[in-house]
Amino acid sequence: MTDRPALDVDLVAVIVAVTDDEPRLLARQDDPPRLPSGRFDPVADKTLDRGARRWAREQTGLEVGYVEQLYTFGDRGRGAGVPRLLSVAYLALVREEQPAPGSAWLPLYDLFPWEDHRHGRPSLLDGLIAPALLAWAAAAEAGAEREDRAERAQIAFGLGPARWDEVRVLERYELLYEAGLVAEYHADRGGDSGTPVASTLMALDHRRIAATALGRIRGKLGYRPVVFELVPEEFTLSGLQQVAEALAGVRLHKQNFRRTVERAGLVERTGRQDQHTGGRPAELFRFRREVLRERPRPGVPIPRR
Amino acid sequence: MTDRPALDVDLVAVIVAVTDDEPRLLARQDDPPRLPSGRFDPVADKTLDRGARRWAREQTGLEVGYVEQLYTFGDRGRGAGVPRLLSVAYLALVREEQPAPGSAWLPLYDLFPWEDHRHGRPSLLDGLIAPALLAWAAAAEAGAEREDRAERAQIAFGLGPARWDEVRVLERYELLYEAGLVAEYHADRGGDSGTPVASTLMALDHRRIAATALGRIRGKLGYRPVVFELVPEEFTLSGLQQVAEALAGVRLHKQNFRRTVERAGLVERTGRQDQHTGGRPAELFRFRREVLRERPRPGVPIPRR
DNA sequence: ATGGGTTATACTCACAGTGAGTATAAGGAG
DNA sequence: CTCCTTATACTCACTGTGAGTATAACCCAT
Repeated sequence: MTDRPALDVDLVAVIVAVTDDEPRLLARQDDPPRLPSGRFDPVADKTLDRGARRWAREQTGLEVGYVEQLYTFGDRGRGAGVPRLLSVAYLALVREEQPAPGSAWLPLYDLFPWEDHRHGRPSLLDGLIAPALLAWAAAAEAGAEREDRAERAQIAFGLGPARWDEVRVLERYELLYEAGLVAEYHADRGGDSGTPVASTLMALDHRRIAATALGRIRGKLGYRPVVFELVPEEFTLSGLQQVAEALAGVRLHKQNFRRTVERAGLVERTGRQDQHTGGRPAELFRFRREVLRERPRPGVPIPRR
Repeated sequence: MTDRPALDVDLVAVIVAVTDDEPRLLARQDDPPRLPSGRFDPVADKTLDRGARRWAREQTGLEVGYVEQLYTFGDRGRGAGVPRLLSVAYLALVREEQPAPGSAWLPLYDLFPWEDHRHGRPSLLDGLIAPALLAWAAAAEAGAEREDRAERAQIAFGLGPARWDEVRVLERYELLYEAGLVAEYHADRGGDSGTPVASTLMALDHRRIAATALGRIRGKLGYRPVVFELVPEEFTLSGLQQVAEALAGVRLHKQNFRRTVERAGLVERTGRQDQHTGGRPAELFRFRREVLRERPRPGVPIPRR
């Protein structure tokens, strides 16, 4: 066996579901909670995604369907130090079901409370985050660095002329980290929290990985039929919209949502109805697979203004 | 030192430039050519992208600016067998310059001749590829598999009701591979070529990695200002358009391209002119950085029909 | 200097998609 | 039967965009 550097590779699974209008991820109940993950086994696993599926199954009991590679994290300082840890993260979309003991569903917006704009712009954004970021920018010595910080904060958080772009989840999290506003920043340095934004913590850099996942989902929502991985086989248009809203973190115009989804040929009627709407019964629809052949970028409409 | 599995990790750089209306990548001149790459050094490299930069520099002499992680490849069968090889691929965009000896620029469309539609739909698509793919689909036993193959071929190559989607570069390459239409398929099996589509080969699965890169670039063109990494500091709108066309592999409507790029605030006038147009002199523009604050998804217009 | 070729740039027009709002339908609860 | 609720249909204004026409400014050959 040749000389091999001190390097471990593991696979991390971000398993996402939406139930009761709340996006959740599957976490192992440690303190703090961690994402399902384990050592990549080059002998057992023919492909990386199979390894991710295997760990998901072994640690949570769930058999995941849709899976895509997210990102490979390899910064120094992750994990224990030596050996160096490389993590290949995968995103899985499922319909929520009861996981094995030791795992539980964790509301995604507990990790990122500033990301949920369905009930208006969260007050902690303008109350706490924006001032803290501007202070952080001002704290840099005058010149390029200060300019750069201010610009990044504006773009990421939709301050000044910039608008909120729901896709920039990772950018926002990383900015908060750099500015010392999330607890991980202080934990990574062995100190205790300065003025962190209150939010649930995860082990290691698992919150960063979760941020990558949410950003990816939001990005794809508009041009890939990913929502349909998360809703039941048959669904009402309102139900579909609520899942889309939960993920995008934004409210959508109901009539326009219907119109666009129907006219795009994304769904087809089943003839059946859902009687439990609380008002007029809603027709049940299903995903219309043929749309894949008809449209180059089939997705649910998310306005970008 | 703990027991460590037989696993190597290397970094691969896809370095892309556009010169004379031709997108090219930087390849090491072996036979077949290979992408610049080397073992990830957990001690020397603080981050993965620094490792990619380091190998790019050492092997090609180029200092790369814009870099982004592409994908991590880990299928069994890559590399020599044991140890298993994991490759983290990075995309770099540069302005073309003379590389160190041993490296050379390789026209990207030599690898993917079916991807360049600037002079019309390449005849090998309908002449060779489409029939071969349909035959491959028909060769599956009747049922789900046959249906699935036919659908994938239609979507990837824009057959039947589907339209050509320039972004699906990887999907197309992988389909050709599966159908045994590229030389790698036969090389990987130790046989010689059946009826492969004529095109330049690369070592290992480096053509697959290059396909991933081209797809990524094409995808980002429309919503990130990536073209500006590839054009000079000052450029004419025609020059900008030609680079965009070269990458997208599609011709664009000149007047509309100008209008959209200008109105979006992507560029600003320099006042200077380029006299060597062969006709009326063209005004020189530069990238307008403020657009990042004004628009959520600034990019060059690529029509999707 | 003049006319034809070439590329750059300006402007017009039609139309589809979309944001926003109004109106109507069909259930349940009291 | 009335009111409340949710679902669904339709209208209207506006903007972005595909496509084409028109004009400007250079070169070259005559």
